[in-house]
Amino acid sequence: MPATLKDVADRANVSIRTVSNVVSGYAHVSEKMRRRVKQAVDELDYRPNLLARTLRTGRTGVLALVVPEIDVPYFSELARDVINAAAELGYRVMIDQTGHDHARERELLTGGDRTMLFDGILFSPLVTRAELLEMAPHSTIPLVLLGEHEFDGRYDHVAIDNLRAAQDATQHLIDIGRTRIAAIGEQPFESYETPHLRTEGYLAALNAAGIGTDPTMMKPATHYSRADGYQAATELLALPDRPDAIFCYSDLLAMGALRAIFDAGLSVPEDVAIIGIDDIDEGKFSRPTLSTVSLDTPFIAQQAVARIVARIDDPEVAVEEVVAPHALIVRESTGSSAHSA
Amino acid sequence: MPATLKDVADRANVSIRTVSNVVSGYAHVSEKMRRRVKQAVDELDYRPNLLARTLRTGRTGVLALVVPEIDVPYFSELARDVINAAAELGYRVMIDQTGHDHARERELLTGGDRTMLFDGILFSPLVTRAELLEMAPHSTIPLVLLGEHEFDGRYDHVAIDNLRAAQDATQHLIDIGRTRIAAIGEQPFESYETPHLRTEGYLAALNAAGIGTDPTMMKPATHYSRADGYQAATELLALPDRPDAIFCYSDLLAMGALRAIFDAGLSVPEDVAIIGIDDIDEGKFSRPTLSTVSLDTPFIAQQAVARIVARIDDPEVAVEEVVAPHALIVRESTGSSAHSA
DNA sequence: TTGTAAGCGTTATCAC
DNA sequence: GTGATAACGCTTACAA
Repeated sequence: MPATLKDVADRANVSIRTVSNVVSGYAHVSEKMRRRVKQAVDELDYRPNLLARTLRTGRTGVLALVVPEIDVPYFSELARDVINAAAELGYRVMIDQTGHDHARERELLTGGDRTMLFDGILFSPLVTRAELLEMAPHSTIPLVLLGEHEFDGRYDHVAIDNLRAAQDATQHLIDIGRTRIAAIGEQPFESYETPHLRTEGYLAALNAAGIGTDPTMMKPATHYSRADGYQAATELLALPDRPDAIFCYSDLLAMGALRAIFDAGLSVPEDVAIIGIDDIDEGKFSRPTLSTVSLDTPFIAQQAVARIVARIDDPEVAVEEVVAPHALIVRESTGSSAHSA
Repeated sequence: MPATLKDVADRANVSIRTVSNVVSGYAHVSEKMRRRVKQAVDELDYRPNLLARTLRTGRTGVLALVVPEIDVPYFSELARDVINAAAELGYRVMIDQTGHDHARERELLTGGDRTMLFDGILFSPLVTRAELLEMAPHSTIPLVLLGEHEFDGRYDHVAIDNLRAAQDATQHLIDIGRTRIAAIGEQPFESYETPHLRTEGYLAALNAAGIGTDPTMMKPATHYSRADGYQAATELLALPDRPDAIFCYSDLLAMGALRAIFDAGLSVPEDVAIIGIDDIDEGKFSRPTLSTVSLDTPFIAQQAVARIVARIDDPEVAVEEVVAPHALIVRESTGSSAHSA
């Protein structure tokens, strides 16, 4: 049975209060007392009970990270950075997967507030902004939206400029001389914002270049998996007038597309150029290596954790929007031939 | 301010005890009472404070999953399955990364017991068995070892038969006629067990086939990353008598090796056959697709969670070793030419 | 079947 | 500077 404050107090012949002060590194404690208490602490191998402390202070020191799927490389790399950034500030991270389930997203948000197993939520949602607003009144726990979402005005928010990122990617395909540029990742029947913004950027680039847009060149993808990318690319290649470039809304979709093009007996980038978004490690070693838009996840994670901790410390702190930088990374899949890691 | 049990009790004009009974779904409560309480609960939107409940019962409903790096596909896929399996049994999962840091592993294990932020630890360690034994006396919290470790006898343990898996992989390379079979992943200066067991299996297969072993054909890898695999394979290809097959101790190493062979102007599997272990999704779409040994992570996760929950419910339950099945998956990198997902 | 009250191990508010 | 002591919100003997 672990020793308690009282045990230590009895042993050192002081009051509980004094022990607590010493343990919590509190202000004014005489050196003599401190030493006496320290010794008792060591002898009993006392460790404070975080639960009791939490019940008293209302702080758990735990952050929740909510993502659709932790095994998607973008999210696992983000989780890695979030856990590290949180540790830096003395927090631990609990991970929940929503599995593309709106109901579960809502439950985590609305149910989570009272249970208080964590001090704040870092939420990488699929849910639309309207739904977030709707559930807002129930939620009082500090919340930071993270990833790629339109700024809402009611929540802290860390993201890249999605429209611009998509535009940059598409523009790069235009710059290397492609004219029949397809896109994979639109989700017409869902109200997610990220895909819509990326579609906007894609269309904007095409329009600015005077290239006509063609609805048949835009393939939806439900889960942004390799399999989805493979499937969509295969359909695109079967088109009478097949594309000479594909912009994928995520690197994972691009990995599937890469393989589909190979299986169709075509070459990347000669026949079809490919670009993605995320800059996952996998794309640095694929054949060919993948051109992409890099997202700076360490920065996103660090900013998000900093924001949530600030809000935990002061719930009234002003809501902020952090726009993370993005950068075009050109690799073999759009023309460069050297292997660059 | 969230409503408490007392608030509900006052409102419904009953005692705290009765409210608690209703909320906890306790045995005998009259229908009238139940209804009266339910209504008050709804009106005040009461949700039990898990922290207080925890302080009282000593259960947090949280499991810790400790892995070296969450962004390594094997671990993120494992995490996905663990989170799902845990949710099934009413537990949530907190994830910690040790980052290959022995000191941090030890701290998590020894420091974790008294802090009680979780009910049990699922530990996928790098640390050697000896070190685990050494820290054992300090640790009283339920612990399940998970992944690929030698059975210890003091801890529950879920893993594949590593020696056998490595042997099967190597045997497959022998079966397709390869004779100069290299290995990537040994860690001679560390006391990790998984690599050693895999080396044993590798050597056993070679010996059984009457193929001589050659120390220069065994390349170490410190982090099992794509970059490590790339580096090691590059060195192997520079050997005067280069290998015609490479057994990689993880799929991620294999992905790096695949690229290295391509960059060296050689072909897989014609010049060099490649096989890994883990069966990560990436290997189903790579060029070529990757032959591997599949590990059944859902099974491992489900068994591990079941074991830890059993031990939480009864600390005296007998220690068990669960050997998860593994299966050879043959894809293009060792000869098959069709794309199989 | 329901009410009363005693903790769980801290922190924080008083006094001294 | 230190010592009692009251919460924090809940579960659970023990009574009624």
